Amino acid sequence: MGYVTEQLLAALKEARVRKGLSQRALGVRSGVPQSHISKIEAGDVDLRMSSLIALARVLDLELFVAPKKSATAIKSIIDSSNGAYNQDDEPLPAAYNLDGDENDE
Amino acid sequence: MGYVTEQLLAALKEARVRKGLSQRALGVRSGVPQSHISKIEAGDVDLRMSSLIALARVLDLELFVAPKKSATAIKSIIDSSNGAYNQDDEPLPAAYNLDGDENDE
DNA sequence: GTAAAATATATATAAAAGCATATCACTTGA
DNA sequence: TCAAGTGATATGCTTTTATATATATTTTAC
Repeated sequence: MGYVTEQLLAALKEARVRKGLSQRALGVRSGVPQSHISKIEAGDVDLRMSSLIALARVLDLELFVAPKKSATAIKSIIDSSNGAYNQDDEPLPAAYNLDGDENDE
Repeated sequence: MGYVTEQLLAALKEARVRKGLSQRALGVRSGVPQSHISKIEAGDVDLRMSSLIALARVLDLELFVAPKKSATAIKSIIDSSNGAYNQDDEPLPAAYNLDGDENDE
Protein backbone atom coordinates (compact mmCIF):
# COMPACT_ATOMS: atom_id res chain seq x y z
CA MET A 1 0.00 0.00 0.00
CA GLY A 2 2.96 2.24 0.24
CA TYR A 3 4.69 4.16 2.94
CA VAL A 4 3.58 7.51 1.61
CA THR A 5 -0.03 6.61 1.67
CA GLU A 6 0.18 5.12 5.10
CA GLN A 7 1.61 8.32 6.48
CA LEU A 8 -1.18 10.23 4.90
CA LEU A 9 -3.88 8.02 6.31
CA ALA A 10 -2.35 8.18 9.73
CA ALA A 11 -2.34 11.96 9.51
CA LEU A 12 -5.97 12.04 8.53
CA LYS A 13 -7.08 9.74 11.27
CA GLU A 14 -5.03 11.48 13.90
CA ALA A 15 -6.42 14.83 12.86
CA ARG A 16 -9.93 13.51 13.07
CA VAL A 17 -9.42 12.05 16.49
CA ARG A 18 -7.67 15.17 17.72
CA LYS A 19 -10.65 17.17 16.70
CA GLY A 20 -12.89 14.80 18.58
CA LEU A 21 -14.89 13.90 15.50
CA SER A 22 -16.45 10.54 14.89
CA GLN A 23 -16.28 9.09 11.41
CA ARG A 24 -19.90 9.93 11.06
CA ALA A 25 -19.47 13.54 12.10
CA LEU A 26 -16.57 13.93 9.74
CA GLY A 27 -18.63 12.27 7.07
CA VAL A 28 -21.49 14.69 7.50
CA ARG A 29 -19.26 17.73 7.42
CA SER A 30 -17.13 16.62 4.51
CA GLY A 31 -19.74 14.90 2.40
CA VAL A 32 -17.73 11.69 2.40
CA PRO A 33 -19.88 8.85 3.70
CA GLN A 34 -18.91 7.26 6.99
CA SER A 35 -18.60 3.86 5.40
CA HIS A 36 -16.04 5.22 3.06
CA ILE A 37 -14.09 6.95 5.77
CA SER A 38 -13.94 3.64 7.53
CA LYS A 39 -12.35 2.02 4.51
CA ILE A 40 -10.01 4.90 3.98
CA GLU A 41 -8.70 4.79 7.51
CA ALA A 42 -8.40 1.04 7.35
CA GLY A 43 -6.20 1.54 4.31
CA ASP A 44 -8.18 -0.66 2.03
CA VAL A 45 -8.87 1.96 -0.54
CA ASP A 46 -6.79 4.10 -2.88
CA LEU A 47 -8.73 7.26 -2.43
CA ARG A 48 -9.28 9.98 -4.98
CA MET A 49 -8.03 13.49 -4.75
CA SER A 50 -11.49 14.91 -4.27
CA SER A 51 -12.08 12.69 -1.25
CA LEU A 52 -8.76 13.58 0.23
CA ILE A 53 -9.34 17.27 -0.25
CA ALA A 54 -12.82 17.13 1.19
CA LEU A 55 -11.57 15.43 4.32
CA ALA A 56 -8.49 17.60 4.68
CA ARG A 57 -10.56 20.74 4.53
CA VAL A 58 -12.74 19.74 7.43
CA LEU A 59 -9.69 18.69 9.38
CA ASP A 60 -7.96 22.03 8.84
CA LEU A 61 -5.26 20.46 6.83
CA GLU A 62 -3.85 21.59 3.55
CA LEU A 63 -2.25 19.71 0.77
CA PHE A 64 0.99 20.78 -0.85
CA VAL A 65 3.17 19.66 -3.69
CA ALA A 66 6.67 20.93 -3.34
CA PRO A 67 10.05 20.29 -4.92
CA LYS A 68 11.97 17.59 -3.15
CA LYS A 69 14.72 20.02 -2.35
CA SER A 70 12.49 22.06 -0.09
CA ALA A 71 11.29 18.98 1.76
CA THR A 72 13.40 19.28 4.88
CA ALA A 73 12.57 22.93 5.37
CA ILE A 74 8.90 22.19 5.04
CA LYS A 75 9.12 19.27 7.41
CA SER A 76 10.72 21.42 10.04
CA ILE A 77 7.94 23.96 9.77
CA ILE A 78 5.38 21.26 10.17
CA ASP A 79 7.22 19.79 13.10
CA SER A 80 7.44 23.06 14.94
CA SER A 81 3.80 23.71 14.23
CA ASN A 82 3.06 20.39 15.81
CA GLY A 83 5.45 20.85 18.68
CA ALA A 84 3.95 19.58 21.93
CA TYR A 85 1.00 21.89 21.99
CA ASN A 86 0.29 24.95 20.05
CA GLN A 87 -0.41 28.63 20.60
CA ASP A 88 -4.14 28.81 20.24
CA ASP A 89 -5.58 26.17 22.45
CA GLU A 90 -7.41 24.22 19.82
CA PRO A 91 -6.35 20.64 19.46
CA LEU A 92 -3.67 20.61 16.84
CA PRO A 93 -4.10 18.70 13.62
CA ALA A 94 -1.45 16.25 12.64
CA ALA A 95 0.74 16.80 9.65
CA TYR A 96 3.04 14.41 7.98
CA ASN A 97 5.34 14.41 5.12
CA LEU A 98 4.35 12.17 2.29
CA ASP A 99 7.76 11.53 1.06
CA GLY A 100 8.84 9.04 -1.46
CA ASP A 101 12.19 8.15 -0.01
CA GLU A 102 10.81 4.84 1.05
CA ASN A 103 9.27 2.34 -1.21
CA ASP A 104 5.79 2.96 -2.43
CA GLU A 105 3.31 1.55 -4.85
CA MET B 1 -13.51 20.47 -10.92
CA GLY B 2 -12.21 22.52 -8.10
CA TYR B 3 -9.56 25.13 -7.71
CA VAL B 4 -7.36 22.93 -5.60
CA THR B 5 -7.24 20.19 -8.13
CA GLU B 6 -6.61 22.58 -10.95
CA GLN B 7 -3.59 23.98 -9.18
CA LEU B 8 -2.30 20.52 -8.67
CA LEU B 9 -2.70 19.52 -12.27
CA ALA B 10 -1.02 22.68 -13.42
CA ALA B 11 1.88 21.92 -11.13
CA LEU B 12 2.21 18.42 -12.47
CA LYS B 13 2.12 19.47 -16.06
CA GLU B 14 4.51 22.33 -15.56
CA ALA B 15 6.95 20.06 -13.78
CA ARG B 16 6.78 17.56 -16.59
CA VAL B 17 7.37 20.17 -19.25
CA ARG B 18 10.17 21.77 -17.28
CA LYS B 19 11.88 18.44 -17.14
CA GLY B 20 11.47 18.11 -20.87
CA LEU B 21 9.52 14.91 -20.58
CA SER B 22 6.81 13.85 -22.98
CA GLN B 23 3.71 12.26 -21.56
CA ARG B 24 4.98 9.00 -22.86
CA ALA B 25 8.36 9.34 -21.22
CA LEU B 26 6.74 10.26 -17.94
CA GLY B 27 4.41 7.36 -18.38
CA VAL B 28 7.21 4.90 -18.84
CA ARG B 29 9.12 6.14 -15.83
CA SER B 30 6.15 6.41 -13.52
CA GLY B 31 4.19 3.41 -14.63
CA VAL B 32 1.17 5.55 -15.36
CA PRO B 33 0.06 5.02 -18.94
CA GLN B 34 0.37 7.94 -21.33
CA SER B 35 -3.31 7.84 -22.12
CA HIS B 36 -4.05 8.34 -18.50
CA ILE B 37 -1.61 11.17 -18.12
CA SER B 38 -3.34 12.83 -21.00
CA LYS B 39 -6.65 12.60 -19.23
CA ILE B 40 -5.16 13.78 -15.97
CA GLU B 41 -3.60 16.86 -17.49
CA ALA B 42 -6.77 17.62 -19.37
CA GLY B 43 -8.53 17.61 -16.04
CA ASP B 44 -11.11 15.06 -16.95
CA VAL B 45 -10.23 12.64 -14.24
CA ASP B 46 -10.29 12.67 -10.46
CA LEU B 47 -7.07 10.83 -9.98
CA ARG B 48 -6.18 8.51 -7.16
CA MET B 49 -3.49 9.00 -4.60
CA SER B 50 -1.32 6.28 -6.03
CA SER B 51 -1.31 7.90 -9.45
CA LEU B 52 -0.49 11.27 -8.01
CA ILE B 53 2.32 9.87 -5.95
CA ALA B 54 3.76 7.90 -8.83
CA LEU B 55 3.86 10.98 -11.02
CA ALA B 56 5.14 13.29 -8.33
CA ARG B 57 8.02 11.00 -7.58
CA VAL B 58 9.31 11.04 -11.12
CA LEU B 59 8.87 14.80 -11.25
CA ASP B 60 10.90 15.31 -8.08
CA LEU B 61 7.92 16.60 -6.23
CA GLU B 62 6.73 15.64 -2.81
CA LEU B 63 3.34 15.66 -1.27
CA PHE B 64 2.61 17.16 2.11
CA VAL B 65 -0.32 17.51 4.44
CA ALA B 66 0.13 20.31 6.86
CA PRO B 67 -2.00 22.25 9.32
CA LYS B 68 -3.61 25.28 7.76
CA LYS B 69 -1.80 27.51 10.17
CA SER B 70 1.57 26.65 8.72
CA ALA B 71 0.38 27.25 5.19
CA THR B 72 1.87 30.67 4.60
CA ALA B 73 5.26 29.67 5.92
CA ILE B 74 5.28 26.66 3.67
CA LYS B 75 4.20 28.67 0.69
CA SER B 76 7.03 31.09 1.18
CA ILE B 77 9.51 28.27 1.26
CA ILE B 78 8.14 26.90 -1.92
CA ASP B 79 8.15 30.30 -3.55
CA SER B 80 11.76 30.95 -2.70
CA SER B 81 12.66 27.52 -3.92
CA ASN B 82 11.02 28.38 -7.20
CA GLY B 83 12.47 31.84 -7.40
CA ALA B 84 13.60 32.66 -10.94
CA TYR B 85 16.14 29.92 -11.27
CA ASN B 86 17.67 27.71 -8.73
CA GLN B 87 21.08 26.87 -7.36
CA ASP B 88 21.85 23.61 -9.06
CA ASP B 89 21.24 24.14 -12.71
CA GLU B 90 18.61 21.49 -13.17
CA PRO B 91 15.28 22.76 -14.41
CA LEU B 92 13.22 23.47 -11.37
CA PRO B 93 10.01 21.62 -10.71
CA ALA B 94 6.91 23.60 -10.04
CA ALA B 95 5.26 23.62 -6.68
CA TYR B 96 1.90 24.88 -5.71
CA ASN B 97 -0.20 25.10 -2.69
CA LEU B 98 -3.36 23.09 -2.81
CA ASP B 99 -5.28 25.32 -0.58
CA GLY B 100 -8.92 25.16 0.16
CA ASP B 101 -9.59 28.86 0.47
CA GLU B 102 -11.47 28.78 -2.78
CA ASN B 103 -14.34 26.56 -3.60
CA ASP B 104 -13.61 23.00 -4.50
CA GLU B 105 -15.25 19.70 -5.19
C1' DG C 1 -27.37 -6.62 29.94
C1' DT C 2 -29.29 -2.97 27.03
C1' DA C 3 -29.40 1.32 24.44
C1' DA C 4 -26.90 4.37 21.91
C1' DA C 5 -22.91 5.64 19.47
C1' DA C 6 -19.34 4.42 16.61
C1' DT C 7 -17.19 1.61 13.15
C1' DA C 8 -17.32 -2.09 9.76
C1' DT C 9 -19.33 -4.99 5.92
C1' DA C 10 -22.45 -6.08 1.55
C1' DT C 11 -24.01 -4.89 -2.53
C1' DA C 12 -24.81 -1.70 -6.44
C1' DT C 13 -23.13 1.94 -9.38
C1' DA C 14 -20.10 5.34 -11.23
C1' DA C 15 -15.71 6.46 -12.49
C1' DA C 16 -10.53 5.79 -12.78
C1' DA C 17 -7.02 3.05 -14.70
C1' DG C 18 -5.29 0.27 -18.64
C1' DC C 19 -4.72 -1.07 -23.50
C1' DA C 20 -5.21 -0.28 -28.26
C1' DT C 21 -5.76 2.88 -31.68
C1' DA C 22 -6.74 7.32 -33.70
C1' DT C 23 -5.70 12.06 -34.43
C1' DC C 24 -2.76 15.96 -34.62
C1' DA C 25 1.64 18.63 -35.59
C1' DC C 26 5.91 18.70 -37.82
C1' DT C 27 9.36 17.45 -40.78
C1' DT C 28 11.36 16.20 -45.03
C1' DG C 29 11.86 14.41 -49.55
C1' DA C 30 9.78 13.51 -54.29
C1' DT D 1 2.49 20.98 -52.13
C1' DC D 2 1.63 17.24 -50.56
C1' DA D 3 2.47 12.30 -49.11
C1' DA D 4 5.02 9.55 -45.86
C1' DG D 5 7.24 9.22 -41.61
C1' DT D 6 7.81 10.40 -36.79
C1' DG D 7 6.77 12.09 -32.21
C1' DA D 8 3.39 13.63 -29.27
C1' DT D 9 -1.32 13.91 -27.33
C1' DA D 10 -6.12 12.43 -27.39
C1' DT D 11 -10.13 9.11 -27.75
C1' DG D 12 -12.85 4.56 -27.43
C1' DC D 13 -13.71 0.67 -25.10
C1' DT D 14 -12.88 -2.83 -21.22
C1' DT D 15 -11.61 -3.97 -16.66
C1' DT D 16 -10.87 -2.79 -12.13
C1' DT D 17 -11.96 -0.29 -8.11
C1' DA D 18 -13.48 3.76 -5.48
C1' DT D 19 -17.62 5.52 -3.89
C1' DA D 20 -22.72 5.55 -2.20
C1' DT D 21 -26.60 3.43 0.22
C1' DA D 22 -28.20 0.30 3.38
C1' DT D 23 -27.34 -2.75 7.00
C1' DA D 24 -24.71 -5.30 10.40
C1' DT D 25 -21.47 -5.57 13.97
C1' DT D 26 -18.72 -3.89 17.53
C1' DT D 27 -17.84 -0.64 21.38
C1' DT D 28 -19.07 2.33 25.04
C1' DA D 29 -21.83 4.19 28.79
C1' DC D 30 -25.28 3.37 32.07
